[in-house]
Amino acid sequence: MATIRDVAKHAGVSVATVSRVINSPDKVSEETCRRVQQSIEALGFEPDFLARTWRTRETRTIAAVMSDNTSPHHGVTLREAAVIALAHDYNLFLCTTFFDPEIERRYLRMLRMRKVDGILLNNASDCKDEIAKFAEMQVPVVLLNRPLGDYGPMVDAVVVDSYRGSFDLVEHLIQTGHQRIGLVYSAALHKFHQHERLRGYRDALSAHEIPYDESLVRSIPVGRSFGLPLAPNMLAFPTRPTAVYAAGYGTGLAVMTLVREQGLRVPEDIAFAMFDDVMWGEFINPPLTLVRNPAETLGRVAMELIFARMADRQRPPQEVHLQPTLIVRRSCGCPSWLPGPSTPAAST
Amino acid sequence: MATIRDVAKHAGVSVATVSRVINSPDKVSEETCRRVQQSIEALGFEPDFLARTWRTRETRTIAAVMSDNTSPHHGVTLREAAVIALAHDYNLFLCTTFFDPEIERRYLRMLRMRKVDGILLNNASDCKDEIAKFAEMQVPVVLLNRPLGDYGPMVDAVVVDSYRGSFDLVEHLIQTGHQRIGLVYSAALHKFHQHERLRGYRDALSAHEIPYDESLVRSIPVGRSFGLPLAPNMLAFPTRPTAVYAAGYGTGLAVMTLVREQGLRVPEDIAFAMFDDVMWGEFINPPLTLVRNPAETLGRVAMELIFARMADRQRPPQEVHLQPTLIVRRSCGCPSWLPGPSTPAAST
DNA sequence: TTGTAAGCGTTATCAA
DNA sequence: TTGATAACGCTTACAA
Repeated sequence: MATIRDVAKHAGVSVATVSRVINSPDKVSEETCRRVQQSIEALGFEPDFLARTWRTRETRTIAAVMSDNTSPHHGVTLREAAVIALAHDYNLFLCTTFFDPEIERRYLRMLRMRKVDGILLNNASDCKDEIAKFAEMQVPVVLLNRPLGDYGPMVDAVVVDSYRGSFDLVEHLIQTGHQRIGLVYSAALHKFHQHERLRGYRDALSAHEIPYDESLVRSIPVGRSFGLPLAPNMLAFPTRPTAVYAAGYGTGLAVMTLVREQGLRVPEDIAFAMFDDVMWGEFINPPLTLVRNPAETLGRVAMELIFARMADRQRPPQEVHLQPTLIVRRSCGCPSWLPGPSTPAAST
Repeated sequence: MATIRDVAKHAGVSVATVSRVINSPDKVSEETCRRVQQSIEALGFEPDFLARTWRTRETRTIAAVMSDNTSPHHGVTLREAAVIALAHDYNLFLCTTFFDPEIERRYLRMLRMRKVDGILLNNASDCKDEIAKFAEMQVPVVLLNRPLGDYGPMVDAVVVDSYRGSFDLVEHLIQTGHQRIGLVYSAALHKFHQHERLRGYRDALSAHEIPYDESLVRSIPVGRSFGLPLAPNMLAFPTRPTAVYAAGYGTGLAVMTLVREQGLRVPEDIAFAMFDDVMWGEFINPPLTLVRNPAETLGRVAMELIFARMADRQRPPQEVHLQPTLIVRRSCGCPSWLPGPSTPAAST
């Protein structure tokens, strides 16, 4: 393989000039530039990426440290991140942590040694100190779907508006005619989103003057193997709600399983909706009403924050908020399909 | 940051000795080793990964070049690959190509310049020459779910047995009581698997003395946006089959949508089964009967092939075959639930 | 077992 | 605009 020295000799110039032709052609006379280009062609020279990386300390690599890469939502975010990376001629490390703080720390350590140029992080469980080190080294870190909190001055965040999504979904249920709406969530959901989704639920109820009934709200255990270890009476509310709202992907799967096992028809016996997008929601029967996380935008914006901070290391930390979208399909029934207490105004 | 020189000075030895302590401690006297270790501790020295990488030409990086990382099957394969990589202290590049040969070539070019230590490739569309270059540079390449073909001497492959999975699935349908079984596939499926799955279908039929009826086999267009651009009469077989077998993920989604849109009940009106695993298959109603691709094993074995070839560059190309598993759930009905011609032996 | 010293291929500084 | 040359931090013959 030809080196920059070979090219220099071939073109009759110094190595410095060749380097300039490659990195800042405007600082070289057109004449010389052309001649060097030709030599590069002639020798089939390709700059040694590793040598350059080492010299410049730029790895052109971003890492995505994700608790899970298989769930549809994360998969899409990752994909989009990789696309943006490619557009900038960067590559993306896939670091799946399985929610394990140990693995997370291990990865962060590797990434620090490897001097990655930026980090996407979706589950900063227990690693403020590691993150601080990156900040110190001026490496941009972006939190995915986690509020900024007190993560120091170098960190940005992009967060989906759980409150709004939850509010919209519950309001839709109410407008469809539901009054008794169960809420099921799990501890797997980040505290922040637990809180926000519950708040959205309560506010939607009270906006429609439906009293909040604590017995309709449940936290269930959802393990890594989604939906398996369920108490069969998980849906045994004192009085069965006409609709169940699952506050996340894991609980959604769990509730679906349970509903099926109890032989309940959706939406006739019980309406069902969930937070988080699943791409198969439209294929199954009945198609699922759900709140779509803007997963692509999440990935894209997060990467853009990385590059923005690379361009200006001094900019103040930013917390970008993304709006989820309510996707109405058929799993909740249609307005006034319900017997009993009807909606305020049944247009159509 | 401390360098190896600082450590050497601090410990009163040469840099070579420090290097040896790090890379081959057995070549250093215990006494010296301990002293150097202490200096390393004291100075908080961490070897410069980039310098080492450049010197040794070992990037400790594997790339996974995948047509798609969002489908459940690929997601799992990727996850498993990352796990194995981590166990070896390697990192994994995520390279999603969207089935675009242009992007694929672009990635392969980047990876060559970056000198990755190995490559997983699931859709070698049009890049024999690029792969040849890797082979030349002694970089292990493993084909995922593609037959070895004529990909040269450095390439290994791991392939799921499409024939067997198809045969088992169709035989199950027959044993459940079905005689008229539709097969739907799409051009998105690699030729090799198209052929193998059709062969499995035909052989299962003939093993049970059911004549092959060409009018029951259909190729449908499945775009990148799964299931959307469908002719509504896609299922309008001359005589409607009692069961439809979708030969892959994309067609599976398409068929499910169509069945729902036509108001057919599964399995009462039409039984349904598909090739390819979807993790939500067990959550929906009815739970899906399908052929599970051993996606984890695929990822694991592929990575092991990479490391095996790293250890012995001369070993002959290997094509590992993996067996898929038929997962029987409820979307095909139960033995002899069908009216009409019954199964040979209906043992409860 | 240890030390010396020659690279590895670039980029960047400084002088011309 | 160009050239000479000094880093960058490590590994590895080879010599002691």
